[in-house]
Amino acid sequence: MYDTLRDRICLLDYPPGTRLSEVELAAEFGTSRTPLRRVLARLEDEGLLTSRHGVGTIVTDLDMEEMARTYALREELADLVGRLDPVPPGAKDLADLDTFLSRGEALRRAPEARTFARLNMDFFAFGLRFTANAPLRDVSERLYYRTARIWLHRVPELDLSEEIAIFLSEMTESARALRAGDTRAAALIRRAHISMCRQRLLTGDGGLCPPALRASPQDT
Amino acid sequence: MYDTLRDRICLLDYPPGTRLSEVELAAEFGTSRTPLRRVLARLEDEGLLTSRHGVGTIVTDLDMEEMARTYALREELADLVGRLDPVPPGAKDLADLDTFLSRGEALRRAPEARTFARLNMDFFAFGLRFTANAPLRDVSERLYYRTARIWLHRVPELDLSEEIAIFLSEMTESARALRAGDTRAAALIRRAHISMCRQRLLTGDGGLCPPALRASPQDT
DNA sequence: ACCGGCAGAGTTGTGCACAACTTGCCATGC
DNA sequence: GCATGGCAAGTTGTGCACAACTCTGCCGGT
Repeated sequence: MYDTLRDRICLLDYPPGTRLSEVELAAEFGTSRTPLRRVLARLEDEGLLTSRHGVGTIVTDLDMEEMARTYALREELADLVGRLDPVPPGAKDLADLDTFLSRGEALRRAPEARTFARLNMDFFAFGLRFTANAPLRDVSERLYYRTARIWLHRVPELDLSEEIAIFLSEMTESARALRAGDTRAAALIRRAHISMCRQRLLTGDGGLCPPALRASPQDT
Repeated sequence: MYDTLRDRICLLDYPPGTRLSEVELAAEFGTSRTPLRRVLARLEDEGLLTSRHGVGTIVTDLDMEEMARTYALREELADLVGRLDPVPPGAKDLADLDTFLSRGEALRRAPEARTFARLNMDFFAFGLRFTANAPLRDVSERLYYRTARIWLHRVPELDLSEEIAIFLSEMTESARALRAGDTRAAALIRRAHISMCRQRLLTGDGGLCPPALRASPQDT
């Protein structure tokens, strides 16, 4: 239930500003408002929702300044994943890596924003396997989902195929590092990509500029 | 309500293993179980409580392995406070600094574990003023309260006056750095003290060794 | 003497009804 | 025409009763 709602928010099924009805959601999940409200409260703590008495529970909109700071922090945390309590990849991890690469390849052939977002989320969770530091994992995940929406939000202004290509390249490089057992290198690769992602997504106007003026194909 | 309960847990008014009664607490706060349960749920998310159906809501005990990892992470976060979105100290900050120092001096003259713990908590919050990075502040605070109990828990085995002296020294050094406008240095000082604190609190037996065998005065 | 089971007390989890509150609309007066 | 007051619908917040569950202690059987 928590995961479902979080995904819906992060995949923009509920765009920022959407008003969620507690009774409707409770009915949908076949439960009463009470357990649902606990979930909503948690999502509120995580900064994805805000409820106001007498008004409704509303999906928060993306504060670009806050996003920039969150990205800066995520970048450092990605680094720490490689430095704090590293866990070398096991056989299952390497196998899963192949699955990720083939999912990425399929995505390249049939680009689709939502599928991309899902793959990105899964690959993020994958990357957290390589630290045994549970608090670090928790914090990283929390901050990831806080920023996850921004990508889908800006995708109309971006070149989807190029974004996918960049992501594929990140996965390929990560795979190389992990196959060599170098989790530190994998973390640095991720850090680099978070940094670049911040550059692409947050620089300039904060998304208010019309798509036509941004990221024309020949820029690359 | 949340702050009250969190403080009670962190100040060991509710030692690890204590079973909290929802109805009693609700009565004490003059409310019903419903709003109280939201608070308890949050404390559970933060890792200070765990509720089990039919059993009770129980204060978590201190997992030394997890504490060590949290300390490692806190150390890095303290560093980041100095590097991410630093805010130079203002006049009010410098004034508050004097208050902290005099509180510390009073504590040195009349050592008392609980007062020390309170001062420590307040000074921690003070240190977070010097970054404008809200997510970093949130995360740091969250992790701080997750580890805050350990100090009071081990205080019987430690030399209270010495701990206070060390803390006074930390505050004095921080004050020097902040008066010079060097928030980065202040952050490094804090980082150093978190590291030393980890050494003192977590090395060895995890608190199972009788006090007499530890920290004899002539060791220093 | 020991063991299994059963009942009761006590706890958290859930459902539901109502209170508190906001917002938009409409009628009314100017 | 416009401002204004109030009403109604809809929302979240709260209180309460009951369901679901766990543990303890007792009792009967073996």
